[in-house]
Amino acid sequence: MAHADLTRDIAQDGRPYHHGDLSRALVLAGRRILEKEGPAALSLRAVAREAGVSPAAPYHHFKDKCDLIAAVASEGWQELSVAILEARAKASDPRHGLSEIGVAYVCFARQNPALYRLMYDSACDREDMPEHAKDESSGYGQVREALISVGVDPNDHRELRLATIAAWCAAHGVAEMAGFKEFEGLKEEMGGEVPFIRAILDHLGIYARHARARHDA
Amino acid sequence: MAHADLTRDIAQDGRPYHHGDLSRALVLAGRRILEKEGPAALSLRAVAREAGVSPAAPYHHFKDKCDLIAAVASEGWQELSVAILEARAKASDPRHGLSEIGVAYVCFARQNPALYRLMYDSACDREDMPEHAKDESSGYGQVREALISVGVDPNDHRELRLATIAAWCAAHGVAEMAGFKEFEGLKEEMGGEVPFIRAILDHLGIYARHARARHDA
DNA sequence: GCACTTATCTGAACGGTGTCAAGATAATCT
DNA sequence: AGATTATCTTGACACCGTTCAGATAAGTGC
Repeated sequence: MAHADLTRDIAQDGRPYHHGDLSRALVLAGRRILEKEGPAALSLRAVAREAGVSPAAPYHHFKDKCDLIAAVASEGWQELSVAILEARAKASDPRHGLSEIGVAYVCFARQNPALYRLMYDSACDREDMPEHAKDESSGYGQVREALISVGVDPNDHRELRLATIAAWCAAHGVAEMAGFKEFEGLKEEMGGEVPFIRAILDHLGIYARHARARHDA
Repeated sequence: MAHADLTRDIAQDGRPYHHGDLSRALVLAGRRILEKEGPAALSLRAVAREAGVSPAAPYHHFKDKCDLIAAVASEGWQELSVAILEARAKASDPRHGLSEIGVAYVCFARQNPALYRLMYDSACDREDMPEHAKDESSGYGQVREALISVGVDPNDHRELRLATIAAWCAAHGVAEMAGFKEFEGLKEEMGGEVPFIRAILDHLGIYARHARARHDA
């Protein structure tokens, strides 16, 4: 029978008859396409093609195209929170924690612009923040902790919440706008993109403000 | 002949035989779809349908689908700069100009979320800011002026540029994040969305910083 | 007035997309 | 081994952006 040969050919590719873990393979393929061909090329069919599978196969693992890209985005959020964790750990003085988080956030977004866009899009429609927004190791939780260690009263819940949101807004704004080509001249003047990012974040001055409030007290 | 009747029917619709100003009609149709059906429904064909015209007709007025939505976006930018102008005029004390601009910016984005997204998207790929970024009446120019009237040295070009960009980043970040559903509870606590927006912008504290710097001097 | 050119619109077509239902195939369970 | 379940393929549908040949109207020179 024909399918026997086909089966063997597939097996020779190292790919089991039912492909093993297609779900994971699809997410990886999606990310590869995103990086190499841009967000416009990220179609369900293209992902299936990249994973070497028929266009209908993904529907056994994801409800939707949306569902698939949400999975890609989710991976992105996890990586981002790792990057933030590392950046914060690297800052010796905890008072620098906040700005280091900000720089790490923006740098991640700038290094994976298409992915970051996807992440934001997928977060828009959700009820809650990118799923891990609650626990301590999440980005949100880390910002909150950094704010506390910089002088925000942990018992003033509203203030803490507002400050955290504000910091997040600042990072998001810079992350998306830093890519504008019009800024390239200024970036060069300042010796690269990172100093530029740092300067902008510094202007937004969350760290400065709270450090001052603490100093005044 | 059949086409004679058709011509008359069309003329009875008040639509001239060659539709008069399709270019404008398409932009309006696009915006209507965007508001009523969301960005996913904004297809070239849908726009043509809404304007009562064949799917190929838009190609005589716009190079691309991109070109059409860029026109929609451009209208949005003009309206936004008008909104900013009004907000700034309304602020009696020029020292409040900056925060009023910020609130107006975010409110516009919140009232036209899909349009704002379109505007941002169309700005991403361009070399320069949304075309009118240079002249004084543009949003960028108005922010710069407001910064000067709040104490930034007009001769320190880099500082002025950085501060303007920072303000813009803050507004953009808040504009996009303010829509997250997770903030609804906090918004209600604070008596509506505008106080919430104001509080966040205040935390980003550009106005506060420069007002202080000026006060210290 | 009339021919001619030009701008504008239609119709049909192409390849690509998301999605689904029906059927084939492989893994799993009893 | 036989039945069940999970997984994948095939083929189809409607929609999309885009193009091209042809129809129609507007404008232009005589």
